[in-house]
Amino acid sequence: MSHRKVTSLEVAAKAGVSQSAVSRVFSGASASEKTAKKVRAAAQELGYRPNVLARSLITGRSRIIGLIVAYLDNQFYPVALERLSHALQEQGYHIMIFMASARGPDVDRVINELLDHQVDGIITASVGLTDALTERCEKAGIPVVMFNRGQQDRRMPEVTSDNLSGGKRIAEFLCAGGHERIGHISGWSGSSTGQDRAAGFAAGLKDAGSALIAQLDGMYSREGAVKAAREMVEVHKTDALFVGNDHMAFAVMDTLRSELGLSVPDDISIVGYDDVPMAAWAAYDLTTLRQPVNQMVSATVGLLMDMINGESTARKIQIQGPLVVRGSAKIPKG
Amino acid sequence: MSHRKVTSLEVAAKAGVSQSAVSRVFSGASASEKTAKKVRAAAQELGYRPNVLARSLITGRSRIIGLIVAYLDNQFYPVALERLSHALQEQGYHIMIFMASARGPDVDRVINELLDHQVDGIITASVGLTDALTERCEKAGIPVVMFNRGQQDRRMPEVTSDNLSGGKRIAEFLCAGGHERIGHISGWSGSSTGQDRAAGFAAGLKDAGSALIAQLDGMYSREGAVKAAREMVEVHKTDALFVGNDHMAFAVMDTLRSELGLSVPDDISIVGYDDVPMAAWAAYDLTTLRQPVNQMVSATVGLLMDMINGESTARKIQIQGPLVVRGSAKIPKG
DNA sequence: GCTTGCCTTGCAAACCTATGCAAAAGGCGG
DNA sequence: CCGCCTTTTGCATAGGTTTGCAAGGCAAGC
Repeated sequence: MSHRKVTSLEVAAKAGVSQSAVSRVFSGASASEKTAKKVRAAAQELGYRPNVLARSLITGRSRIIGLIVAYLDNQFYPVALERLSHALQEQGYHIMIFMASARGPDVDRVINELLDHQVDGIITASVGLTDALTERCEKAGIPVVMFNRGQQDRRMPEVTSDNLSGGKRIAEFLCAGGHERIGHISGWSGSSTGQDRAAGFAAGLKDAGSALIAQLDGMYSREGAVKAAREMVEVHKTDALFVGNDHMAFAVMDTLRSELGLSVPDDISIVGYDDVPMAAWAAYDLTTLRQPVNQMVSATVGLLMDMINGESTARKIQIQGPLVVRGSAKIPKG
Repeated sequence: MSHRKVTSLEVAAKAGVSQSAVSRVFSGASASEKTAKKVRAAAQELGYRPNVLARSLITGRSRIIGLIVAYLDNQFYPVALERLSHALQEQGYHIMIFMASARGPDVDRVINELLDHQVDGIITASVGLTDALTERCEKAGIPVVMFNRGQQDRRMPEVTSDNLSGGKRIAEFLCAGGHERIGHISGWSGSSTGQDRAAGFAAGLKDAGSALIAQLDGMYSREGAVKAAREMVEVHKTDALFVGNDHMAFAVMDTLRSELGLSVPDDISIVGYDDVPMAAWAAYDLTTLRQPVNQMVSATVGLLMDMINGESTARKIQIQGPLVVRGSAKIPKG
């Protein structure tokens, strides 16, 4: 005995006006206060709410944003997701979520489904798009913003932190801390963030008159980071490590402490990147470069809205974040 | 110059058949192989894909599931979200995500938006619904499944772990470990999970001839857990704590170790609940009762599908999980 | 060859709303 | 009271698909 759907036609009948009048009241078009009142009363009584599907079909806008995300293990992404959802909700948009492994055929299928659902825009988080896919989205007229991940050649809109500067400042900090054998466990070297942080770090070391002892790819995964940590200590005898993100830094600290019996920061200094909430927890107390999630989210949503409204062209946005000094790395004097 | 949308009508024209033939081919209705071939060829050439909005409008099924979730700080939920998304994707459904603070007016607004979007089903994770809301969903004919949270009075469908048994087994484990002053930092006492785990724990202690020294409400939050941990140690001198979920257990361990200078498990044993991935990390190495996420997700999706297809009535599902023994609590001999 | 029955196909209505257009209503000065 | 201009209102169409119905095609049975 499910309540049949109430349509605008029934409301119109009850209010003694035409269906278009009802539509106009609910879509915010011009209507006299008198009719608006009658309509609202009738709608209230019948429990009417406009059918979003029908509306979307005719306006061509679904007010849905597709979010493609690769994994949620790294706490940075759940946090970002939460913020994105709230920010978009405020603009009257909703998130349809798609999990896709970063590479492989997943993304292809996902893009199809996104297009099927007539999403008004797409946000990719930690996922790369091939040129073929970006082209399809462009052709379909759907704006795409890449969150926390860039693309090599094409000038796709993206929002990241200032990874170059961040890497550089971490290098300065570690040099000032008096470390002499500095290594870098990088993020996936196929990603722009991983590359930029590494490049900034290397440049920073050079400027400070130091040099990189070793660099290993941690692939943004725990396993990759653990393996790299072992090699850094056993083979390269490093006394400081910049780890490409906090998620890997935790794995590195776990390995150093409980497997290799080292003390952080007495035996070896660790610096991460992201400043996820967990970095502040006592067990890790991680010195790290903060990615300002709130600002990045605001920028992403703002950019996407502009693109949807045709007010802006694609562009790249980089946001500076502070180095958050905690207890996992030696602190320079002064 | 956005590519105009390709409709079934154009495909029909190109294939030399009627529009309904095209529809039938793509909706899996009966059609001769000959026409199907022609249609698929034409569709391929034009890049046609059925418009999901129009389809949903007429069939009355959107193939969208609304997911309401309160917070993603607790790693249990991102993991569950990831699994849910995959499981539903396999069934041809998609997740529209809604963040809502567990209580308050948020949930009310969210339900409105869910109904507006004609979702085929709703999953709530760690969020309670008032009776008024469940009634509205029922009236609209939309099935709701509560994930990892029950409701007091009404017999709403829900999927949880066996919290009573879980609490009980933890009690047995701690008693067998020879602890004498056992406390419980519970989950939010307004939640069924919090209540059940506490009740099971108390019952288990009683059976073992022991008794609860103290019980404090940790509200499922870090701050609540930290405050409770202090009181447990300073006022109640406990030598073992069952903490209502892993998320709080981490906060408790941080506080005990770095603020109160205690050693875990030498000075005090800690047992959590959930077995989130982080529990296995060396920094915590938490003994905890596993909630079998995969099974819970399968059950949730299965139940929801049954309800959508009208094949099943509402019911409650409880799934047993094992106690995962690690290093945060004294291990009984033998 | 004709009837019977099944599978395929096209026609047209339906789903529910937004919106261009023209008609009606309302306001105002002369 | 009338003409003019602005605002409001109703009519009818569009948006892209699914689906009931009836007609057509085809093979089998007599």
